[in-house]
Amino acid sequence: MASSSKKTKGKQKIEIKIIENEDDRLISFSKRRFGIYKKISELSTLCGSEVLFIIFSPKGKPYSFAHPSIESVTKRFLNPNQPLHETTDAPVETYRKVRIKSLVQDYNEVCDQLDASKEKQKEFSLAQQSRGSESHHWWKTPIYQLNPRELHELDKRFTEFINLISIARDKKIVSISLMHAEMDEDVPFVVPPRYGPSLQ
Amino acid sequence: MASSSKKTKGKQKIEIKIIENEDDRLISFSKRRFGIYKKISELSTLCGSEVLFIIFSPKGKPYSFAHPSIESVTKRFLNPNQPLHETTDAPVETYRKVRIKSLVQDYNEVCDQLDASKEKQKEFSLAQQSRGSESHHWWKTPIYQLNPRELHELDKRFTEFINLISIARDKKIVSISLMHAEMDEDVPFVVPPRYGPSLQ
DNA sequence: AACTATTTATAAGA
DNA sequence: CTCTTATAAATAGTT
Repeated sequence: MASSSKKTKGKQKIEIKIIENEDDRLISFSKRRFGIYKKISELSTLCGSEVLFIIFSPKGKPYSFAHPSIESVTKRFLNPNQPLHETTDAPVETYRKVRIKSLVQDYNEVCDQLDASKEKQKEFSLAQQSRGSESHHWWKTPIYQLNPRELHELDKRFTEFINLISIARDKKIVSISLMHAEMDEDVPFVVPPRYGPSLQ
Repeated sequence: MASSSKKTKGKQKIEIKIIENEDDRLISFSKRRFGIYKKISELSTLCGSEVLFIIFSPKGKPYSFAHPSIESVTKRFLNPNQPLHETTDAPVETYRKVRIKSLVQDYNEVCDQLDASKEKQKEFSLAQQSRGSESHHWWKTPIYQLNPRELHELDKRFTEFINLISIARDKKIVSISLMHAEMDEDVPFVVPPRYGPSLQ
């Protein structure tokens, strides 16, 4: 029909820069986030790849998408030596567990000595005990109830954790501005030593 | 030209399931990974969102894409209370730092006592010292040179870290099989306590 | 690594 | 939010 003007302009080309209008921005965020979820899940299925995607909405709300799980991807990312099938290095794991156990015994002896000493010491272990003996969920403990060592550990480990990720993977990390540069470089990655396995 | 048969079949619809042929799978992985990087970077730019994307190739090689950095996204994900502009809770941070410092002093006194005790103790601190006094890069230390406490800490913290991520964000995590179900549910998220800030 | 013919994603509008 | 439509963008199969 010659007379019909088109119903809509259809999809129009847009410039890739911040969308100033807040409503438009939120709509775009939703649509595109969904599109990305779809693409990621397709790639994951097509290639059997593990994936993790985290994004914050313009309002700061976190969204994540993972397959098969955040734990799995995080663990593998931290520890590239982890075998695809968890059986092959079981002997090494066993050896390590045994070794760790004896080290822990030694350490406990030293702790006993510490326990046998004076004043300030008591204060110290008291604060420890007041938190209950179940030391799991330390992260639920108010920060002012953590002991100094724990405070330092907490900070150190966190900092080092994120450094570990970024340093060890340096060559693989792509910032948006470099997207078209080194992204596909085939750099054999630096292998950090393994984290200790779960101790029983 | 009437005679010309089409040069190619063009893009054909494919079923979303594992690509059996290894070469095809690797090619698809590359093409689609690039496409996803592009989509993610566009969304990040259009909406000013922080993002993190990690994927493993069919061969198990890790690739990541982050903006503005892995640290930033990880930190924000761990700590949703973190203000968008790092200034507002500076007083709280300062207070905490001061408090931590005094706690650390107390702790060091206890450590001095520990240092003043006997035998096994020496063995223990010797192993400590042999690693050099720069305790940064502990993760480069072979696991058998870590002290028992560190071993336990290492394991605990790692486990708890991944638990923290997955537990705290439970309602936001989408597995592929649920993609079309709860993905966009607007669940107010559980707020875990903050990690300690960087101590100097 | 390039090339198309198609499919797929999505901006704008209803 | 949901649905539609026209168009831009991504990509499967090929060279």
